[in-house]
Amino acid sequence: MLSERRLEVLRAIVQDYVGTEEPVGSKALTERHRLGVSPATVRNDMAALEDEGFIAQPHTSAGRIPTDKGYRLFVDKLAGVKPLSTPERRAIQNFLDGAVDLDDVVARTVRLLAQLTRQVAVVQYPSLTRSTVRHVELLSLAPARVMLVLITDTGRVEQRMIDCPAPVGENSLADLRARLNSRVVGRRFTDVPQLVQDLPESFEQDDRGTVSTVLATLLETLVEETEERLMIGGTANLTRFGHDFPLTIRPVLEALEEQVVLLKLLGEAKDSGMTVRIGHENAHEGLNSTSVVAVGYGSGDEAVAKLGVVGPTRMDYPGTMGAVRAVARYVGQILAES
Amino acid sequence: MLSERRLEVLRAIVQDYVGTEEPVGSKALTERHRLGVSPATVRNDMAALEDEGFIAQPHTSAGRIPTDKGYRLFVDKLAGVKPLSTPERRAIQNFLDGAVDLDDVVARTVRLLAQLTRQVAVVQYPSLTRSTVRHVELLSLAPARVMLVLITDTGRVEQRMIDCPAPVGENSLADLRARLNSRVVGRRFTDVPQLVQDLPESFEQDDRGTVSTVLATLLETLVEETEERLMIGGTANLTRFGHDFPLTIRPVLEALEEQVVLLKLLGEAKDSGMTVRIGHENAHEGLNSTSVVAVGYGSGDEAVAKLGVVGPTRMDYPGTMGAVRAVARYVGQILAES
DNA sequence: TCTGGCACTCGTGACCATTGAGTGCCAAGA
DNA sequence: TCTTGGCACTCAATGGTCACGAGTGCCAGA
Repeated sequence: MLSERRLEVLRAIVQDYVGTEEPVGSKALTERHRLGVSPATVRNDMAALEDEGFIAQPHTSAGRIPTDKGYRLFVDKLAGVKPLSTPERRAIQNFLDGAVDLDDVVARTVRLLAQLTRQVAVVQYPSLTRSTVRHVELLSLAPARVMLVLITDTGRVEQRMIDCPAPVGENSLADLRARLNSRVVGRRFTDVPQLVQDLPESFEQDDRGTVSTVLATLLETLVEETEERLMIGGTANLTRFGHDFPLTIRPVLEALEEQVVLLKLLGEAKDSGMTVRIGHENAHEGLNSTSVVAVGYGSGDEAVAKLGVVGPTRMDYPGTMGAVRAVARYVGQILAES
Repeated sequence: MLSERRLEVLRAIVQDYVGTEEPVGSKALTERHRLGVSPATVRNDMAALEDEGFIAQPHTSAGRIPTDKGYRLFVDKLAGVKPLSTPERRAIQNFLDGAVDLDDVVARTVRLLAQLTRQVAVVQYPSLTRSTVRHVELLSLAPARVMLVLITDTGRVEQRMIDCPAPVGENSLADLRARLNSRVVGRRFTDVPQLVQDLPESFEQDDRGTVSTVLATLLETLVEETEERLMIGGTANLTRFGHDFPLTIRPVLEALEEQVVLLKLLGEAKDSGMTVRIGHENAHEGLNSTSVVAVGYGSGDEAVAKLGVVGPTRMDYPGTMGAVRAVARYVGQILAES
């Protein structure tokens, strides 16, 4: 086990490196931190830390920089979560309170997160699978054309156009609408397939075709939209990534464009509590030089979706974690109110 | 007026520079193009072109690169629109045909454009102001809570939650829905305010409060959502921008994050025909080193929105214009079918 | 176990010479 | 009047040398 002081040295290295973006040497360390020992001693400690793989030198005779493993130790043992200041909290709340609909909430959240952390923000829309049905609407737009509108308790709305095999009377449609709603309102989307399974049988022979078509589209929508949607922002912050970044930034931008990759990324985060994935801990190759801080958010105790930020491994972990957690909390409140 | 050959020289310079990204000299020009004259002659022509401001030297004793004015002349007089190959056209159509709803159409279009042009793609959602009303739906979610759903002929759907001053009966709601629809269906969104103006008066005293509230929200939605939505993609292509791009890419990414800026950008494009804005022709400062190629698209003759790409001024104009135009055409077809 | 000292490494930046692509200009030829 | 070859000139880029200095590892003594 590493001695108390060596941990302190690691903490100092991480803090300095995050601040200056330059490898930090023994002398500079003793000057900027009150370690109470001489540079030579720090050098010995650094050698030990390097042996254990927590720090590394870019080249011989340069200072040390933390490795992924070093950041991991820092996050797990040495860093707290830095709470936001009261003005910051107030600003968050004011900003989010102005939202008019779910799209707006998500859009504002992304902006907010990006601004607070000065990194790339990713916010997932509330998931269908974890939401409950507030209402299912069927609109007759043309004799054989029906629009299906799904509304969740989190305010999300999905719609699909349905071409029916035969013209549908307004009465049949109202009937179907009523029966459908009586079965599914308030239930979870994941349960819907079972709940409507035997619905066609209870209709007249004439209407069964239409009912089946509508239900088929409904179930299809559930499957398709289970691939969650998300929104990202703050990509301009990537330019603060590092000096060499033509090479660094490219794969990151590419990864960010692939919703699939991002969704997997958020999916890997724990359902409760904050998840920090550092550098190579991220499965996706393009994100090997980035860290991801993610957390679930929801209107109640349970998370309905996740949000987080993507930034360089060299990031201010305590501050970022504080911002992410605070934003998630306020978004949850907003959703609960709507 | 510039002689025929000088224009030819300009064309050659633009083509070479777009290809190589390096200043092009007189000798290289005569080697790669059959101009039929010697380098010395080309040098004279170049001097003339430089006097007129069409080309410039980055430093003395380097080759020439086109100026914004040079590109402008190239686009206006020298370049055609390069049509896509048949396989390319087929690929576009196949890709777009798979879309399930409007969001999907827009998302696919963005991907497609970005891929074809290898630049940043921007696609505007069909505008409310130029669309007509397909249907207005009112859903009672709780006694005093109504959801308003707006559906356009282009498949766009907007929804708003309304808190009514008093509980609303299902009958009153149906009545309002029917009267509202009979007035506005098939009409342009811009005409809606006038069309519903006197609607409250035709209701019983009891219901007027509710009716007014609903109408107020409806009109509000029209105003808010007139700020069009859009989607962008292909930002990873920015990395191919140039060698020096830390400085170049930054303001571009920032501009792309501001929907307002992008909307203004597209708004400046002509309603019909293709618009090319080169470098400093763009009002927004961050986009001074980029060119924008935009075109309107729509289901009929009239454009309901615009789409385009943003790339370096040094871009393949004929190819880009061809791709943009072709994609716009196919998207129009898809919208017309839905 | 800590500390001061010392030799060593190596990236960085300054300085300089060389190279070569590209230019402008001019005088001769078509 | 336009074109062309020749020629001197400019200047970015390349590469080599050198001194500097931040940083290291190791060792002997407290």
